[in-house]
Amino acid sequence: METKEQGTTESAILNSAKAIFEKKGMAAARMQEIADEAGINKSMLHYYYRSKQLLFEAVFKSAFSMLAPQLNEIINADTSIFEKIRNFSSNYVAFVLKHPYLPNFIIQELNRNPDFVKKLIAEKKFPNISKFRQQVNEKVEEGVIKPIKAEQLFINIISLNIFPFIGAPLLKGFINVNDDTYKQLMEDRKTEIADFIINSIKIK
Amino acid sequence: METKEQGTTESAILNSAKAIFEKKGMAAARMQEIADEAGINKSMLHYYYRSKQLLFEAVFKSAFSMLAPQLNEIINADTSIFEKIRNFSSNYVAFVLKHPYLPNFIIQELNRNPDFVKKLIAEKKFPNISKFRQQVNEKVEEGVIKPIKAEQLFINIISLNIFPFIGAPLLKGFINVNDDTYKQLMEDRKTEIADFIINSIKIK
DNA sequence: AAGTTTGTCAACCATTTGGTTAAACTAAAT
DNA sequence: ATTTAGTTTAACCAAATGGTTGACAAACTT
Repeated sequence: METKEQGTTESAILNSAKAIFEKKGMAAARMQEIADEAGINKSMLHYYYRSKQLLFEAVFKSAFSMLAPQLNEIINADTSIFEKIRNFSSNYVAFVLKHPYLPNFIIQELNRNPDFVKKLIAEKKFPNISKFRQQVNEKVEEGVIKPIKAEQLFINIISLNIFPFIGAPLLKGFINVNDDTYKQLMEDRKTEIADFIINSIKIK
Repeated sequence: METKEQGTTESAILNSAKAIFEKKGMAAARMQEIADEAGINKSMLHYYYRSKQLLFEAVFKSAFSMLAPQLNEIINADTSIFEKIRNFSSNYVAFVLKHPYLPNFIIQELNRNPDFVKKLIAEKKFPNISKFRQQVNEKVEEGVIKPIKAEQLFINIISLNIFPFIGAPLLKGFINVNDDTYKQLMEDRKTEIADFIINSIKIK
């Protein structure tokens, strides 16, 4: 046997599966296509992952656990609210620019299969916002930021960060720009988003 | 023959197809399931729409043309910027609360098949934001709103309106609320979104 | 060296799926 | 009453798809 160099085949499968699943989604992905992409026989997929479903779940969990840490940052970091928003927006946008299919993939499959959410929560993969909520309420009372529900602020932050990637085809159509120009808009958003949010909530 | 009463069967097919396609997406949708939902034989689908692809396109176009008018409102209405934002957010959220699967469906299929965008643009189904852009630039110069690129403002408006629906499963998990509570959050957003945006850009 | 375990592949299988066909049925038009 | 055109169905079909099997090879174990 190939002396388990570092699990070449198994990781090759996972990488190919990631690429295909993220681009096409669970339903449209084909096992043969994943095998081809990995340059191996279709049987190997089943040898290492038993079924399409299990292979998919491996991919999904791996993808999700790339995003979770990012989200934890805004929730549980030990910095001011404004700093959190700045850091998160800058980091998140940079991250997704490198993994453009990730957010759409996760959102999509979560919509397709709501039970996944319960599973992930059960596995404690899900951060929750109670700490963030507390911090927001505090700052509202202190008169540092305008009155806003922590939930709404959280939704706004996430929306402004994630949607421009998921809705890229639509937005490109509306504002009528090519891929490069759109990418530049995303680069600008690394700071643009935080400015926009802070402008809205900060009391001068 | 049925004197084309109002195309009972044909419209039943379209409705069922809408339901199934919007819930599952093109790839996961099954012709048999659509037929079952419509309470008819599978052959009828092909009789009226020839193929899955054509049936899908009929559904997609119908869905998209329900959204386009809403978007035109913010772009081409003859009102102040602030009013546009208020109207759009209130109308759009109300609309999507009635059609919860629509945005996800459209975004999804647009990502899966970017050529659709070109097709839609060619068919002039796509509004473009040149008028909105002009209005924003004007108001920035007049000192009514803070300096911001029209494109970024547009992206922000759309993101804040659409994402909370597309990302509902994820957001529900993060903020840890049940469906009813989340729906109430969405209701609140009818005014919350506009306030948030206007707070950010308005010069007092 | 013999035997065991692990990895790989080509061929195969059962099921699902989109799509077709030909016949039966319906109701208006002649 | 018969024709005619649209509508509906059951039975089929070919292709695609996820998954299995058995042979075989390449280490590792003893």
